[in-house]
Amino acid sequence: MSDTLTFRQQQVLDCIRQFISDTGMAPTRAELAELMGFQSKNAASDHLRALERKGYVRLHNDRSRGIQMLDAALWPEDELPVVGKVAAGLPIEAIENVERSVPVPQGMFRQRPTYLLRVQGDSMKDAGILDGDLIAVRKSNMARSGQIVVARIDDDVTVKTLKLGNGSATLMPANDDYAPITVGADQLVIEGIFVGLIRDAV
Amino acid sequence: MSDTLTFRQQQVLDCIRQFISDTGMAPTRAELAELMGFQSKNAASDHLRALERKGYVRLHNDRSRGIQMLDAALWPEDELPVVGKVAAGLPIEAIENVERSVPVPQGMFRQRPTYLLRVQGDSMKDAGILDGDLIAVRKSNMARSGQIVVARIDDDVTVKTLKLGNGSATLMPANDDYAPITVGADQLVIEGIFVGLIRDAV
DNA sequence: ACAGGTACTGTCGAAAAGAACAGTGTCCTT
DNA sequence: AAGGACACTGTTCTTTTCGACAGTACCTGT
Repeated sequence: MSDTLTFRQQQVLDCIRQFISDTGMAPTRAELAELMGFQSKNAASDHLRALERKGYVRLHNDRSRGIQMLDAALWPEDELPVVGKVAAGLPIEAIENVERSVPVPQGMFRQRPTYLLRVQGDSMKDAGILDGDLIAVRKSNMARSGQIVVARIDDDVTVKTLKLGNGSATLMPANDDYAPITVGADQLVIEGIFVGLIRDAV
Repeated sequence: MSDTLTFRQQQVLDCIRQFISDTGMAPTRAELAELMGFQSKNAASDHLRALERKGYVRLHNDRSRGIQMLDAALWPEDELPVVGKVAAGLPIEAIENVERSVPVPQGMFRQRPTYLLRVQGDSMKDAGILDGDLIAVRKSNMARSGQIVVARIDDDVTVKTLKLGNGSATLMPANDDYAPITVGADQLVIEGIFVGLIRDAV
């Protein structure tokens, strides 16, 4: 499945998707030709056969408007690993840490996350990040002051708001019961940046 | 929209939904008749006209398979409507309220949500629900005490924790700046139950 | 040079599908 | 008892739609 499409084929596929979204039905050969600017409906027919051969659509024989979009043509999904308890000494995304994986559609978050991390503890509760939440993290080793980051200090992975001073970095919790942690900027390893959150209420 | 359907009309509507879900296209009059066990395709035609009159489907004239599902009922399996500002007097999922739609994979939340609602205000911030968050809501007109619900009071839609007393209901905010609202249990319309949350950090 | 894929135009007949008309019977309300 | 909505059967006619055939042109790899 999912051979690569030519430019024209991709346009045709987008056109079909748009048509279905607007009208609730698939276009006929003639309508597709009209939309794409073809003079002949057979051009549309040829494209459809190509799309079928490559596994993007299914054509129902002798059925009018029998163009069925298949998964490959629908929302391309990324399976992202869910990282649970992070074992000391291992990279955060090491297989040992992966709890399971969850399909996360592209476009759900404006910044594409690299992995999901299960939050432990309520040190960020005032920022709306609760114990057990999944946070979407984009892997990055740099961050700007004010961003919520996933950071590692001495093999401990924490989620905090980053404040950068001159030569030092402070990890600010969002909970009065916790104290800020200040370390030299060189002792801090940024693992990623918080780009979104998923909570599953029971 | 949404006149009440007769039993038979409801069956026809479900049948169409099923067919579209299976084949990606709407049934013809003949196919619908066959599925429903009608001897005549005109029976199907009549039902379709009734469904159109009541606002459940749109029939595209002289187009084969030109049955377009209108109700929020037909959002593709994993694509959920995002409800933004709710207009007074309209059902919460009315098309007028839909901002856009977002693909939400099955299994992302343990309870399958019906729609997503964009949160306005921070009255639930201590429950980790912030202004601008998308909450996943399962449509339901009943809820248990202690659940976070989407409720409607006098055309206002709010998200609060529900506390049920004897004969009365209290909507508890999770923010000290807001006061609980107590109403008679009969004045309260439960729209749905909070089943999850999606936040897109920028 | 030539085969093979892609990207079209143009035409035609046959099958699929919609629409309209003419009925029948059952409920329910007035 | 009469009228109207509902739920069908059965038929005919017209339009829509598909699919197949015939042909042109432009690339690309061999």
